[in-house]
Amino acid sequence: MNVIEEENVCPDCGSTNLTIDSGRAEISCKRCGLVIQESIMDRGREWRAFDKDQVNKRARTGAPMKFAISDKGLTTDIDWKNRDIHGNSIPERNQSQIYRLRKWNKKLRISGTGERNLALALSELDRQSSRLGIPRSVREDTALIYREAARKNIVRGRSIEGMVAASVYTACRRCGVPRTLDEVSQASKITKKKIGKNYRFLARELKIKLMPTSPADYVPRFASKLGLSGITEAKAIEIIQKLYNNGLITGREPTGIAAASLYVASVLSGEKKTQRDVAEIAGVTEVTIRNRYKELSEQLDIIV
DNA sequence: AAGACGAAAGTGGTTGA
DNA sequence: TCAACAACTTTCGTCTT
Repeated sequence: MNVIEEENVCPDCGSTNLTIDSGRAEISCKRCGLVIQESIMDRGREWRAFDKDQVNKRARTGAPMKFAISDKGLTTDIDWKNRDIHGNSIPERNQSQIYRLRKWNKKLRISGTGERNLALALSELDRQSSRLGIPRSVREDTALIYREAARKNIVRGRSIEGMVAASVYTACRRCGVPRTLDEVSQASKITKKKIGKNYRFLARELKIKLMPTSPADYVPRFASKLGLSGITEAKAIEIIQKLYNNGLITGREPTGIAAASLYVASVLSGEKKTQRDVAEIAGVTEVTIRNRYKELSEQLDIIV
């Protein structure tokens, strides 16, 4: 991997804690999950000119095998790299993409409802994950889940959008960067109920076992949206850890706990945010924050 | 005026018979 | 299948800064 590492700063949250994933060819922010640069391997295209013997070899075609492309990225000539990094994908482009995939499929005589379904699903996945700001690695995981579901023939009879949404939700949780049902619902226009149902179905059929989401997993994302410092973030996680030790986690909504911890942490560190701001970002009400906060201060004798 | 607080009634999901 | 239940939301009035 011949990548020049520049001093990068995440444009979203300002964190310098970036991670390079050479296997998946992306640079993303460890803090908020924003993908700063995709397909970094493709920048090495000058290698080919350097070594002309290898130009025609598949091994030198550059891009890693991707599950999020319907033929795994090995044969298509569709230019994915021109897509807006923020996913403001242009409908016409998507349509032509599907059209071209179909054409290919016909040509290669591998056409079938399965492939077409997959092509539709993957463009839907692209749309949804762009809106949610999901790192490419998690998109790949989503695609993996969806493929598995398709392979087991459990997609039939369910809406593609619904299954994609459930796959997104599942992948995010599995990768430790959970999105709430609310957020996925907003990005997909599928009701929470349906996503939840599909998720349970997926988990059962694909034997995906997931622990309940930890409030701490939500903290980095919420903190960055609120513009809180890493110190506050760490403080919030510390509080959550204490709550765990006191058994105050079970039965509560993780987002509520994350919100209350962040609120308290913000007050303690002098970067105070209002309950309303925190509540809005976390997708809970102020009342919930107050309730958690009350329990929290009683049990942990944190005086604010 | 804005934020914090808390009471009371309503809502949707889980649980156990 | 249904009722009880806990967590959470909505709404609203009051207090504090």
